[in-house]
Amino acid sequence: MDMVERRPRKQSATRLTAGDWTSAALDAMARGGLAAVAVEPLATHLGATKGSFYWHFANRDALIEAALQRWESDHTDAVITLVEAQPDPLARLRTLIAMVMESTAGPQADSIELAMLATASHPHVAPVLARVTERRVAYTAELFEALGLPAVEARHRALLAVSAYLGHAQLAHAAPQVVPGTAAERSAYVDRIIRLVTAPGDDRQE
Amino acid sequence: MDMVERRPRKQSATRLTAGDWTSAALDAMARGGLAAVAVEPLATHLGATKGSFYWHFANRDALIEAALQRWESDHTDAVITLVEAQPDPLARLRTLIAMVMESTAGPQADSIELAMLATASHPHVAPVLARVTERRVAYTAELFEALGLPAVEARHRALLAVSAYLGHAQLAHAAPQVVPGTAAERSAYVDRIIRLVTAPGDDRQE
DNA sequence: GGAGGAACATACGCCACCGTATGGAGGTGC
DNA sequence: GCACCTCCATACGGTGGCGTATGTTCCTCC
Repeated sequence: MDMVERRPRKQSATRLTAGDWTSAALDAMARGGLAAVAVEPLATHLGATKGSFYWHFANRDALIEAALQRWESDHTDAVITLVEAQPDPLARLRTLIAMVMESTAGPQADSIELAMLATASHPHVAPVLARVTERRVAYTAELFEALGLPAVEARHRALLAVSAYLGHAQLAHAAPQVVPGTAAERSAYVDRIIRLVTAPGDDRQE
Repeated sequence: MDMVERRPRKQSATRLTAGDWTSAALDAMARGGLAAVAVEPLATHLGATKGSFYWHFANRDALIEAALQRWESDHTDAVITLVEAQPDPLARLRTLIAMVMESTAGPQADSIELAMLATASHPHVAPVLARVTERRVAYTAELFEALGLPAVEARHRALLAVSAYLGHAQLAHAAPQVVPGTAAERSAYVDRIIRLVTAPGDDRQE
């Protein structure tokens, strides 16, 4: 609720850059979804007016595109590079699942991700989301393959894992009381999930 | 795209009921989300004017509440009663998972469900979604308990199963190309999921 | 230290939707 | 057949956001 302090220092920052607008757009998106990315409210929030905005951007759509693009690049690199630091595939998979699961918990969950999913049909959101999702599934499938699973099996488990993540994010958002609350419970739950999705390929008969 | 035929017969149906408006509201929600539940567009779609609407409802919020209430009651009963027809817990679980997974496929997926998730933060949507979600998790956990799993374990698997469903719905919506396309592939994928979530409780050491 | 452009503010018209006020059509009771 | 109530149409004012036009400030370069 704290107001954004305008003219904070002396010289710089009294003038805005296009990046300031996209940052504010992503903030607004985290709070109120894509609908909250509105020019005039953003201008008020930044202590400016529309005149500034329409200098940096052609229209609202251009701002949305810029924000989505930045989210995609920022977001994609972050997780994967972190996971790649792990030594072996199992540790990577474990790190990956634990990370993303934890990211959906707490008061400051990844709201932008939820906002993206909530607006998946939007013409500008759809391609971004499709690319990110496809990349996630492909990368997770690679990890399962590195564990020795055949391709089809690996892809199935990757789909399940990514679905579990997306679904868990929705669960934590829509019904927070049903998901494990304490860190210890979450840890046990994540362990259980990891064991289930990494269970050895069974040879049970149908 | 076919227009709604107004004044189709002779006497009745020239006048609308409150139910007609809630039906139209749910239709609109399936197409364009909660934002599409707008009075004037709905009136146009129904071949009427706002004058009619504001006779049956106090305001837009009242319509939304009525639509959500009807969705909750209609929706909750449908699935569970169908699943309860199965003889044993395993068959019920299998039927449940297969049903909901299939419901997210094809061109006519359950769009209302996605619209609900997309607007989970809305003050009227949140409680409805919380109730439905909690009920689903509790019921699924019951099925796992009936399979002989201890309570905590059953709840974890139920959470995973419901997450997988929600996530799969998002996946199919956001990145249709990554989910199994043909019925046969979907069937194999569902089989794989069922085997993973119903895998015998392991006793592997950490 | 003045010219010119970059970065803004101000003011305007426009559109979509909400909600209200009021009048009018159509059935119903008697 | 007329009063009456139900259901709806028409017309209006209000709000919030988009985009444009034009004035205004500040910075820069020479």
